[in-house]
Amino acid sequence: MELPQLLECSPPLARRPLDAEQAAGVARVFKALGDPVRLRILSIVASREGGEVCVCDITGAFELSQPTISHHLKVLKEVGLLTSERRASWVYYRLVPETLGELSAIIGSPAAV
Amino acid sequence: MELPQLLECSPPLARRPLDAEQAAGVARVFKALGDPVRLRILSIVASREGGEVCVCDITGAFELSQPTISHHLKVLKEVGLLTSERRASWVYYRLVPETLGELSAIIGSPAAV
DNA sequence: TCTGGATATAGACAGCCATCGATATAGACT
DNA sequence: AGTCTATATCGATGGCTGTCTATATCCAGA
Repeated sequence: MELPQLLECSPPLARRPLDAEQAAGVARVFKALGDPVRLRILSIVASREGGEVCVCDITGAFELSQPTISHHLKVLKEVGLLTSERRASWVYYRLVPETLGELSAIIGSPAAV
Repeated sequence: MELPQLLECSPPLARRPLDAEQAAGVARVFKALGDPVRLRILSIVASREGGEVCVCDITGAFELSQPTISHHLKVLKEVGLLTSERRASWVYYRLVPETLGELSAIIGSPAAV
């Protein structure tokens, strides 16, 4: 059972070279984003009014098996991009905006653009 | 021979669900960032005064073979995160800040944080 | 307590990928 | 031309990963 651990607080890429440990932590999250299906899932959750999406809504949006979607949701949850809550028969996923915010801080120092 | 193509202009994740094509384009770049070695390479280039790094400097920072580093540089170049220029015997890599900026825009709409 | 729907887990498999050693290419200097 | 250094490419390989089917688990309602 993994808590949705946040990123270690890493400096922006342009600040100084990441050490191996920092890089490993940040890479875990980017790796999770490096799949088109997971990106679409994330955008479905992020763009939903109310911030909450039932798994069934996600499954319905893809031509993939239910276990495959469940697998991708697990990956996104493990790196702290999503959380889930069960209510009655359904499980609802919501975004963890802090994690996306930290990623943004790491890649996007304003001075770099 | 691939030009260092930029991302298609995709909306922020929280704006509306990405379609399959947009997701595929964005995922390519995140996938490139989803490796600790490539992240460290990128941060070495991004944090260097003058913005330019010789391949030999990068190779020296890792305990990996020279072909492996060359492979990672190629991946970063193919997704438009780095460019390279040969001068005399050496090849220098530099950051393409626009690509990082676009990524930041996609994941980090200010309203999402 | 049984049944049915929603979601997660287990196990298998094919394709991808990070890494290596060997080799090729490019440029500088004799 | 020949040699040395710097970088890229090739081919192989072990491990990882996205997908599936089958099955388990959880919950609601009869």
